[in-house]
Amino acid sequence: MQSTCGSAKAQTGGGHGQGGLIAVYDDGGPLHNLRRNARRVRAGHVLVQDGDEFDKVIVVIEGWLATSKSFEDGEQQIIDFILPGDILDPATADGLTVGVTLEAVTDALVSIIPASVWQTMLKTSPTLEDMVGHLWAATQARTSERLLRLGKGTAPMRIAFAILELSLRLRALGHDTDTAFHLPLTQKALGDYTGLSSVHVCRTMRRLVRHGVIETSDHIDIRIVDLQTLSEIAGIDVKRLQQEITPTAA
Amino acid sequence: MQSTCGSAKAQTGGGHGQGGLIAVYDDGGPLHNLRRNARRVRAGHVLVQDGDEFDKVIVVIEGWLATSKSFEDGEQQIIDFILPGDILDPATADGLTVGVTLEAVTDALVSIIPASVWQTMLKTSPTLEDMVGHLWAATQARTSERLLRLGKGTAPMRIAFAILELSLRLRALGHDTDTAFHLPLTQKALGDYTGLSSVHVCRTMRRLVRHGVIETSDHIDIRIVDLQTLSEIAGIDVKRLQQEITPTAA
DNA sequence: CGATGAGTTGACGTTTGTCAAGGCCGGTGG
DNA sequence: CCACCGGCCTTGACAAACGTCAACTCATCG
Repeated sequence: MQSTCGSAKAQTGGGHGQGGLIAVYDDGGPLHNLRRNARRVRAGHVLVQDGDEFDKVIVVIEGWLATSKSFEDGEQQIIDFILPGDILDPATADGLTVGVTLEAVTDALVSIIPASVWQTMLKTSPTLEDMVGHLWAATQARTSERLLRLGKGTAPMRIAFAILELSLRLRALGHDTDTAFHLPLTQKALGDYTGLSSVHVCRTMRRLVRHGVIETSDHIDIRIVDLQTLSEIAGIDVKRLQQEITPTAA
Repeated sequence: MQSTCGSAKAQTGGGHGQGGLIAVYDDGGPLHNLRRNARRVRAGHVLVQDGDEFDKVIVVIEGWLATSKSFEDGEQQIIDFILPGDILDPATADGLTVGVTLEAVTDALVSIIPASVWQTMLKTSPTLEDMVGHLWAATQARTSERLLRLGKGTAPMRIAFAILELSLRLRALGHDTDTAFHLPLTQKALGDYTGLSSVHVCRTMRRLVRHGVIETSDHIDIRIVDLQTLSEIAGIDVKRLQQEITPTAA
């Protein structure tokens, strides 16, 4: 699937002024000239492989990226989705190599900034430093919630949480409506994100549909029908999650 | 268990000059006067609860802390262990509340720094900024490896990895020998860290012992007998893991 | 010496993964 | 236009991994 249509829906939308950090790109903020140096990548393209030498920082302008790690046998875990407005420094502690594979989930527009340049930008722009701090806190909070659910949560809980998390992140970008949105993901990808097999993702989502919690069309366009129940299954209060993971523009 | 003896073993050891960031505390670095303002906490003490308002940064000088999250039913996941030399900013994206519970695993010595003071320290000390960057990269790398194993790894793999990860972190602090070390953890806590029940942690560790991969005494003093096999079970090359997660002093 | 808490082990149930088969849909080439 | 193909979703049957419950041991501590 991954139709260009869906991607476009998820990618564009600057100018909503809805509060997403992406707005900074177009408002004369420290990243305002990012689009000029940006590079277009197509869905499926691998930007960096786990273990590669690489000392650059990635800023996503349009589209979805994903970081992942995998075992030799091919089992793969998606570490995080990197959405428009997100900034990724994939370096490990050695400062030379990266610890994740970075791949474009949809067609995307990214800016690739050498580490030295990035350092300079940071030290000359307190605004940018604040942005990075907020993004980092948001990432930490999201990762903690996800670790909890990967370690101790059931399949319905993991799926429900992923839906809520992604819907909140998309909404913060000013896309989609409150309850309906498009995920440019296969069920396999959703399983790689939640630590489940694609078969079990399917079963679990069908059950959520049968119970009237969500509705789906085209298999992966999701509409939240019963937000209250969904957040109970996910084990989180939606407002609280929003505070935790939505970077309030500084 | 958690004997004071064991705690002491894990806590002290400054002055080895082995390269751990903890050395900076005693070498006139930007944190050299940290001990003066430090606060002593006892094992089991909860410093902050998930959801609390709190805008301070924690620097660990001696002892182990742990960040965790839990569900209403009491199921708990340890997000990370915070060891001497580590710096923790538990804030979420809203900048006001924290997203994890922070608890002392052993008796510990910590410095609690108001966010505003911390910001000033950062902006006036490039050295400190570099340290934080390296620590952050190390944390990211460790978390990614752990997400992979929580999502797609078997119980033996999670346990083997936890043993390797913690042994490397301890070794970087200059404690313990290459292969033998003490973990101030119950099997329940190891389970909360690896996403397993305490019963299954026990079974899995006994199997590792029977197969001659590790040896244990006092149930939780661990000696690695067959490092090669252990790292194969964990699904990682030890040298690579060390590069990823050991912050090379800047 | 009883009480408590942690580790150990076995029996059993539940959740989830694996395998296999079928349906749907879009693309491709005759 | 149509036949074919490959991906993806869906569903059922079965197997494996892991959690739960319960009983026992052992060490520690009052």
